[in-house]
Amino acid sequence: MMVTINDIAKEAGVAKSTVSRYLNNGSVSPRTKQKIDEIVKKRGYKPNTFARSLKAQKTNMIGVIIPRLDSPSTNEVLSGIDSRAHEKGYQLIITNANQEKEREIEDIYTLAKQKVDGIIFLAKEITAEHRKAIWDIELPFLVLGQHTKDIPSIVHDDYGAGKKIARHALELGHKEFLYFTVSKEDEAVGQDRYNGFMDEITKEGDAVVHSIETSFTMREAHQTAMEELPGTKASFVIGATDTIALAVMKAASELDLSVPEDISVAGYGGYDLFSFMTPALTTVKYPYFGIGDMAIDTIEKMIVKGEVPESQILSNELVIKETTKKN
Amino acid sequence: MMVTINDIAKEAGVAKSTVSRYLNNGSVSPRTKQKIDEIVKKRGYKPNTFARSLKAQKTNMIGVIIPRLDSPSTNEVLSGIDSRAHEKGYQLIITNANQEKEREIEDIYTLAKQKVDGIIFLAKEITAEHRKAIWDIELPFLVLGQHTKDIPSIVHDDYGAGKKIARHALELGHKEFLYFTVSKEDEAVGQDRYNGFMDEITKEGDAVVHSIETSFTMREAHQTAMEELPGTKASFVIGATDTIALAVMKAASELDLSVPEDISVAGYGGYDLFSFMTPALTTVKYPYFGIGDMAIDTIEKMIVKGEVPESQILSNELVIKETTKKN
DNA sequence: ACACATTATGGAACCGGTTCTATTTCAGTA
DNA sequence: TACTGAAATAGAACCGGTTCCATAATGTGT
Repeated sequence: MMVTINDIAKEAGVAKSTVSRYLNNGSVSPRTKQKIDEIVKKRGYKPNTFARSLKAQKTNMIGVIIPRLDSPSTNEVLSGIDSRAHEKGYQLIITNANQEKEREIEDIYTLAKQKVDGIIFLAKEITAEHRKAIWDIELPFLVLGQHTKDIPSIVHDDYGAGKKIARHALELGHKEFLYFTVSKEDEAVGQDRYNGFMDEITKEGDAVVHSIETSFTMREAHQTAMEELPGTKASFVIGATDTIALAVMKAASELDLSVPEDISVAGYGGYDLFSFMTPALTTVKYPYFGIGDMAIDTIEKMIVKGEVPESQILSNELVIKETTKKN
Repeated sequence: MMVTINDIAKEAGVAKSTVSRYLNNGSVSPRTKQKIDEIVKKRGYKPNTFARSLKAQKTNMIGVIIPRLDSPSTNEVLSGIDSRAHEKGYQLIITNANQEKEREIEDIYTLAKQKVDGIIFLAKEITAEHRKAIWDIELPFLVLGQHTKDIPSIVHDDYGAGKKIARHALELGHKEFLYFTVSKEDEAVGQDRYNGFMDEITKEGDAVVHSIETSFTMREAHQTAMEELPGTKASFVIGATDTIALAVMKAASELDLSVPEDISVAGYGGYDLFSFMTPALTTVKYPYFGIGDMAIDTIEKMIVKGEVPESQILSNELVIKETTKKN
């Protein structure tokens, strides 16, 4: 059935070690080389990556664990990871944990058994169980998006992003705010962004902030917004992600509030996918694609040099569009 | 370093074949079983999936080739594939061909060398080179989204979708149309949808359709729309995908055309992600998630039973929202 | 207690490659 | 022509498992 190195060797009348040498770069005489060449072409021989990896103890595969597939930020990061991985000759095994912690843990072990060379984890939260798994597998492991003590990570400047939005809002003269946040379990999104915002906003003595927790999904965020918007006196609404901000805008439209005339809206993310929406959303743009690139470069260093890099922080920028205006 | 079956066997004082039998389900006496049990737990032994697959000639991995990561439809399909694959104990290797034909071909071979059990291909186009690769690798291969002679596929009823939009537009009394299509190379999106639309629309003798080709990306579609919309007399615009329709809406807004008052807009897709946009887009909703489920079920049959299934067609439904109104 | 069927176990071969070592081949040099 | 060193090759061992086969240890019925 499948043609193996033995078949080639037999047909060429040489030892399989010679064929192996031919395949790699060892010394083979021009004559044998040519002979093997022909046979390999004729039979369409492709070495079995599995058998090869077994001996090499290296698969050239990088495992990526993502929390969900239907998120624009995840997709942009993934695109970045993918394009750089391809450049460098790594194959990606992407596993979707579907926002379930158990599956994340399970996936860490599965990827380890699969003998990936390293794992990149787009994290929501790092619990003690995560730490145990990461420790257990003894593999290069890189966390994206959440700062984690003792584990290499690449994070966004979420705190700074919060401050930027606050500053912008204050400059526009707003005094009362409605902040849709997410669970504090997600430190980056649920705490850092919020804290940055609050620390900056309270510099202005008379600012009032109402905050309410919702979820990452548009559906739930929309529902929360439908409940909260009617009673609010806030003139400026912040969504902890662009997706949430979008859900707020949808709700506003259904409630006959126009954005930004009646109410300003801002978010965090700056996804390409949403950049064509009307009206265009004021947001803090994160370098999602770039974080992917950096992730591959970093994990590669960990794999080949065994380096344990410091945690890296990426900056972001405020992008003022059409959903915010003077109060 | 990594603990192997030999280490366990030695420590337990048994042959490695016994440990192997213990791991699988062979007959092992209660006493040995318990002894091995302890040691496995203590040492945190995890069998090497690679070595296992080498003998078993089966990896429990399914390769998925996608054209791009930043597309809502791709992501919904992928979510469906992923959730079903997980249920059935398959691991996914997802490779992103980044819309390049060469990478698609390359990925087919790479996945084959990786010894995946089967490949699911989210296709844009199937060329002769694709066919050769698919033929070469001799693996269960399933095409999604494009009908292909002699290769098992699951496709959408794109022709029917086109007809549905046409019928809806006619019922609203529209006479003049602007259709943003894509390259004919993509048969499903570029031809079938369009043909369905045309066949239905021309039943009304006096309908006029202007069609123009653009690309799948929002950016390019937006630019095309900015060029085409100003001069048009059409009262109804169709985008070959929801993404294109969205770009059209963006352009309309920038040109001070209001939707649907000045112009109606419709698309194809019905992505969850866009369902919260304002105004909500009239579209044909495709069962993207379901196609993923079906894909795994089908490829599994191909893998375990060696069946070669017939091409399957999925139906879709018109969802009338806010972007279309009477003329 | 004895023949006979089961179950448990060890050893070896195998999966498809890579790599180490020993041997052969072939030049180049004295 | 004989000698030496480098290049080419064959053969065996190995990677970490599974599986087949033969043997050993149990258990059953009479």
